Amino acid sequence: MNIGSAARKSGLPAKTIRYYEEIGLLKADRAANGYRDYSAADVNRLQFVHRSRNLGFSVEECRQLLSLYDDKQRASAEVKAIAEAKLDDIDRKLAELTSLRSALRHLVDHCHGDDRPDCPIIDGLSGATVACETH
Amino acid sequence: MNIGSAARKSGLPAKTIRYYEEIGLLKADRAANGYRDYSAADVNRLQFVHRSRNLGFSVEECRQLLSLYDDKQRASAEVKAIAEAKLDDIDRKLAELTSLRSALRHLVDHCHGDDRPDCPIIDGLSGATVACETH
DNA sequence: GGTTGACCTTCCAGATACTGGAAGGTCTAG
DNA sequence: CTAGACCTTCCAGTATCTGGAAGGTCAACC
Repeated sequence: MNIGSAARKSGLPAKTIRYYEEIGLLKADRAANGYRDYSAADVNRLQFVHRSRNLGFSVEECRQLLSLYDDKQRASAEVKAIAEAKLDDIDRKLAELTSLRSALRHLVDHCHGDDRPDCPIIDGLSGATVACETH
Repeated sequence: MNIGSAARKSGLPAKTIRYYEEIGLLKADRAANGYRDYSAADVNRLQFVHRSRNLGFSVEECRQLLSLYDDKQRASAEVKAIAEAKLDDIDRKLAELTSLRSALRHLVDHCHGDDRPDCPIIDGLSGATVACETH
């Protein structure tokens, strides 16, 4: 399929897909007319990169994650180590996102429309947990 | 406190803190000697920005999130709407991160050291859920 | 067959978000 | 009063896109 379809299916702009090719993140086949040609597997890879980037992984980290995808038949300790490290990253991100969520939720539910000049709960936005007893 | 301490406590490089000041994300007081002077509340804001950026929010989004922090005594429907929208963003990110995690976990646990040329589970890396029955 | 409009191509410039380094001022300890 | 660790500004470079120009390709319709 052409780059436009791949863009629609992966959610990435065509521009970005070309850029990823330019930096060697993923190459595409070319049709006889010179158009890039994407398989369903390519679209999967693009979707994967899209969500990984959205979740705060760098392009280099995406390259490592894609290597899991590509080197899957190679029982490589190195590749497995990368995967384990990424799992740890993800767990850390999950914990932070959860705490950010609860802080923001708390703010919306309890700290709004209040005209006191300071709300100690809001200070919890920056920390891992929301301190509540001073509110 | 000086920028170095604020950097250590917030986890952001001093360079980045200066950059955030330059783009007006958060201003700092100045001591008599011209050094930037950060309060504990400033450090909270910096930590907050740090984690938000790590989780894939843009600087502009961080600016909105910080406005919740700053306009907290203003019972503004607009600010509340931003908070609700950010909560939705966070929920979406949580769901994606969870599915990415389970896909990667599955890959590490089941698809490795396998020398078959293709592993359908890995294709699930790009989707919201991991299809398992074809493996 | 010709034209139109939606595709595609490359290339180059600009935007966003840092990041590193130089040149130099300030502070604290010995 | 000197050494080393801070701090300052400024300017240049990097990473990751993003927009636009100039032009080729394709499918459909007259």
